[in-house]
Amino acid sequence: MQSDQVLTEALRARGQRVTLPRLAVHRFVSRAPQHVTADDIHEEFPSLSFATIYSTLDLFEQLGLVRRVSTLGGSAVYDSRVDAHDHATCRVCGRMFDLERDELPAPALPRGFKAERAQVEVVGVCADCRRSG
Amino acid sequence: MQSDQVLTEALRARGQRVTLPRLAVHRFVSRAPQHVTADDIHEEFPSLSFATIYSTLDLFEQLGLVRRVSTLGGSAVYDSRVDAHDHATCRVCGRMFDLERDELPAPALPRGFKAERAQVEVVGVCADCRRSG
DNA sequence: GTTTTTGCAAATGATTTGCATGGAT
DNA sequence: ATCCATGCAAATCATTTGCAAAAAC
Repeated sequence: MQSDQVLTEALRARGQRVTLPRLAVHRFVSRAPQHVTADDIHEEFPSLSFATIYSTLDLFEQLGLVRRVSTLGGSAVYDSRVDAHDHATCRVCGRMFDLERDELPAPALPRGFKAERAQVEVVGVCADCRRSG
Repeated sequence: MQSDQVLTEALRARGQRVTLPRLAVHRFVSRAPQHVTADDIHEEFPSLSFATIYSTLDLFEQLGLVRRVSTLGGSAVYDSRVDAHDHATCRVCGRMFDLERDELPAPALPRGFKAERAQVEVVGVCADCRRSG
């Protein structure tokens, strides 16, 4: 599997070990559902402890393999898309949609403030929930 | 005090009671430090229980008197500015700066998605922390 | 064989809830 | 007098930590 290669090299480059939990979590986040919580991972691999899941996600974030995205106070959500893009979250069903970013959102920052990351967060109701609600 | 009036009327209009905790919390959030946590309130009024503080802030949010702003996973922050504006948070000292919004950030939303609120969140390092760090 | 990772269980921090009492109308 | 709001304590949820055992190198 190709994603295994990516992970293996990233870990080796930092002298860290390639373990089964790390491979499993990486495959899971690299694949399908783009916005993944610690709980999603635990449902997929019940034998993994939350301690391991969290430390693995934390490590992946440092390696630049996933990005933790804000969720207005719920549980943390990890995104395997690490490029600049934003999110719209449905208030009703909780689904999170990717928003492509045409131009960087660059409001005037305080003098001397060095921006490291920025994200636009939109909350509303998705098409499905408007229909059925 | 003028802010008492605002609160009193908002509560009466919904048949809810004007109480000392509500007046105290409202004065506190209406005044000085613009970004307030439940803990800030508890330090100011140690006799108020957290249960009351949280339910009061929740009520105020429904009344449109405060807005809960995202904090990328920390504790909740309440803002007495309820108009459209954004925030830049310093990763080092945690201070939160208001950003004025010139134009609405309006990335293309999924078809049928009805946006209710949007906010731009910028994380970085403020001028002071760059100097002393 | 040495060092890193893992799992477990307990700890933590933030917030919520149930319920009896106190307070506002 | 009635019903809502408060305080207390316990519960919950998400996440972190300490430490001994297991796995990777």
